[in-house]
Amino acid sequence: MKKKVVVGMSGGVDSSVAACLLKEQGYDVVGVTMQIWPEEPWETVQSNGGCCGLSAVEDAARVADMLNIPHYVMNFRKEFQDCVIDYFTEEYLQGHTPNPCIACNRYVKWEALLERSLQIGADYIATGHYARIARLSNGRLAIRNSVTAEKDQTYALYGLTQEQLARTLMPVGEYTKEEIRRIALERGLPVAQKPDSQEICFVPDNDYAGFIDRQAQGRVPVPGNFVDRQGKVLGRHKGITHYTVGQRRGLNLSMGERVFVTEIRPETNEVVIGCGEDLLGTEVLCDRVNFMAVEDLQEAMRVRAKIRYNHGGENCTIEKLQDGRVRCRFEKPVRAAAPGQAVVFYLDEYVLGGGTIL
RNA sequence: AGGGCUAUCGCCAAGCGGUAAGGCACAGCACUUUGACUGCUGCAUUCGCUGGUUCGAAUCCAGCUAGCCCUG
Repeated sequence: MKKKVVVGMSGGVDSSVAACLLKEQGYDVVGVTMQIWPEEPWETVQSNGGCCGLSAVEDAARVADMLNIPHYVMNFRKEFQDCVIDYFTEEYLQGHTPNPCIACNRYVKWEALLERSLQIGADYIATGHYARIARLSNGRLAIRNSVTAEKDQTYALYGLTQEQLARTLMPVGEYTKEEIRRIALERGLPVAQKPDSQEICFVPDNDYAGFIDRQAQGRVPVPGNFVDRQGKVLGRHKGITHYTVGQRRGLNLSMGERVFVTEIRPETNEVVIGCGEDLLGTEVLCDRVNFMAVEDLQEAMRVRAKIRYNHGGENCTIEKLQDGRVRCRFEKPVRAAAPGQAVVFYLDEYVLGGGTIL
């Protein structure tokens, strides 16, 4: 009996090739496109399509048709609103810098999609992520780096549980981006030339603050002061949701040298400004930790950690504190660790785990 | 209303008779499958105003205007 796998098809080249590869590997493949928008008034912006745009549905359907596999559209609007959009908005209102892709993976793809896929009799779900899943010698499952470092997406997948990993296939992780495009071309997939998505899929115009204003309903952030470390007022800001730790551009502050946001204080509605060096730090605390390659962190461990999606990674020692938080002591200072972003731990090419920066 | 000083891009600031440096800010682009960061490009035909000297003035002179300081 062939194993049944639901492939989350975004309409992009990666997930299309994922479906194609699994089909060729003999799986019973079902294509599913997740509908995540409350409304779809965004026709104009779909063309350059985020990972979940609307052209998504049509493109995915065409690919599924060509592969001769069934294609369904499943409605995940509620889950997406609750777990991604609301989370995103709430985090910004609190002065944090969320990573919606991680939330989307964790709650929408690997909870909602997986659950519904199992309900329709699937054995696995699959995605077009550039990552692999490996069984370690200790019996655990862990995310493993894609064969190509350049497109690595392991950072956004640290939150998956053992149960979820056991039900997941990531065929694209065995290839480079170039190979994936070549496969798409060879198989004649209509999305072979589709540009890579970028930016957050639900904020296609990239105007985060404007998006949050629309979502915040009555809690729209108000202007406040830019201050330096000593508390001296340097100017007025547009509302804390316009800023993120490490940001330089858009401050409209002419200090004679480049200055950056070093801290956001929602309680006083202040945005703290400092020089580049003020952004450096060797210690990061995180909570909401998930371990993957190990069941738990018993003693201090030396790992490589990334504090943002495209961070090269830095060596650090991680240690679990009494309250469950994890302290990371970096061997070299890291720049602009932003609360709300994830810190992800790696052992060699495997994801050990990760957490949310405090 | 006596004396002195200063007026160059949104901010800071070079320039000292030979035809407007630079930094910050800002804009656009690139990079980026989260936010940032980073990189590249652009950004005063004009130097408070009006005259004058000079082949030639932001640079010298005069007057005016504005601001700052000191003294009544």
